[in-house]
Amino acid sequence: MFPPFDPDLDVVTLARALIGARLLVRGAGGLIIETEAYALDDPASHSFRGLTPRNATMFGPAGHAYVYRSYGIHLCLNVVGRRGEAVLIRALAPDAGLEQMQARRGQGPLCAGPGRLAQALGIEPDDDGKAFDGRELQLIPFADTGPALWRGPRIGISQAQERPWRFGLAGAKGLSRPFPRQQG
DNA sequence: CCAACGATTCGCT
DNA sequence: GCGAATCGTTGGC
Repeated sequence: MFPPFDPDLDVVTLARALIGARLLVRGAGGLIIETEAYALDDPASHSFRGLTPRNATMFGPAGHAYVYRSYGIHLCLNVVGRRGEAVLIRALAPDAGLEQMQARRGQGPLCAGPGRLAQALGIEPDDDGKAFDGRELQLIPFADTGPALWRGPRIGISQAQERPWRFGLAGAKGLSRPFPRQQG
């Protein structure tokens, strides 16, 4: 549910807090192992140029799902934070609804990458704007103190590449891409 | 109205 | 490692 996440958390803190949390979409999901933060004064963010029909959910209340279509093909799932801020969920360690996910994804990685993750979870355009209220969408915070994190530059952006706002669960299998410190 | 561009993924070289 | 697929959104004319 949302709270117990603080709706006033800055988006980078929220992105870190979501690592290790449990995400369930209509019963399918698992442990969040990779996130990225997108802020309001952030050239890489959809909200940077102000409110538009597509990004309207980013300007709505915290704790709702911002779903958008990428490259005309894939869907991506975000958790909205403060006004104009959102956290992109990039990878899960799936452990619930595995059969369903496999049926949607076929062979290959299930939840490593935002497009794959959205497909595995059965995310639809209609999910945009829905609340993480424990009905269709559920977020369960990591119970313990914060897990060890890896941090690095965000993936696939052309602006604000200097902001290291990608976070991963240290040592996790199933990350969408290696982190810099992971490279040998 | 029109053209450019992705917060990506997959398949082939 | 590279390029195609694919289409809604966005911004400029």
